Amino acid sequence: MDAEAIKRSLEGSGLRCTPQRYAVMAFLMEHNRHPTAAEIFEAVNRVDPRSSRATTYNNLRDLVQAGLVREVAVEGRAARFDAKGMRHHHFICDRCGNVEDIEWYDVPRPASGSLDKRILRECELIFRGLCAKCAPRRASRQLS
Amino acid sequence: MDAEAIKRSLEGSGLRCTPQRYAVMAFLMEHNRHPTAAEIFEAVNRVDPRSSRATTYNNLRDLVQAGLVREVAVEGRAARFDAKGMRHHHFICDRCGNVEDIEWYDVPRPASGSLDKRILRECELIFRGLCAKCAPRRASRQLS
DNA sequence: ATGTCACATTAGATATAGTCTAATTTTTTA
DNA sequence: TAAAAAATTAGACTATATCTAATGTGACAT
Repeated sequence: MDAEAIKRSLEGSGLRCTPQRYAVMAFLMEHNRHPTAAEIFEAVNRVDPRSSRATTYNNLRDLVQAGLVREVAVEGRAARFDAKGMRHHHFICDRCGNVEDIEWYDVPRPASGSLDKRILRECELIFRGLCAKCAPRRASRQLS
Repeated sequence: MDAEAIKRSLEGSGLRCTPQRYAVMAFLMEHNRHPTAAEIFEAVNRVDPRSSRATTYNNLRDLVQAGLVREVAVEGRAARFDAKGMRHHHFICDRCGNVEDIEWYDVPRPASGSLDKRILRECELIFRGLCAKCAPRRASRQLS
């Protein structure tokens, strides 16, 4: 992992590279499994220096605002986060709620008339269904 | 509002048409403003018969499972619901969190290779930016 | 008609996810 | 080095949603 690159991307977005903030960003760049805030909190606290829960949430908010991290809301479950590396779409499993990346492809914008007076910032494509782990066992209760 | 049609669509999905469930469905069909569960709870309790909070949530879950209602998760805010009438996409306002319908148009599916072993049920296009109310006043703090 | 059973509803307790507060620590700037 | 600004912290707090166990309701077989 390129520590300098992470530092530069934080500072390029106007964020100080504190140990706690760095740890969150580094964890998200190393893992593309779309962890929840609680998972990130736990993960960064397995290594020093320690980070409080509030700081983890603060830093996630800062990173999302800076455009370095994406937050994915999942119905009935905790939000998930991923570093915005390569562009991609998301697949959300109906059964286990896991979020997975889908190779990016271009999406047609809506007709400008239907956007009316709204200002469009981005558009996001979300696929739903059963992930590879859940697909073969439709009837089971498994949640991981 | 066609009460019989609502009754038929509930029963066609294997759901009994109870007064509370009917009230939730009717409210969603009459209002396309994507209310939260709390708003629906309050609305259906402005008319008799009364419905408890748990029942409102239960019925929303049942309606979503039956495919009659869609739940839209919004980051950092309560989930929103709408009756699946005509197909449409969604626009979510960055500032106020309101969800609005965008005229539907067809979206290209991912290459089957990138879906791998997943089973695709639906794909959903979400636009983000500023709604017509929030767009002109970027700097203000307004939340409605 | 009546008993039975599955389904639905209820109030309130509980769980989960995330935010806020006020004090402290760290970093930057003067 | 002093002062100001930014970040972190523990834990209280809020919002959202689910669960529990008791009660009510409607369907239907007898």
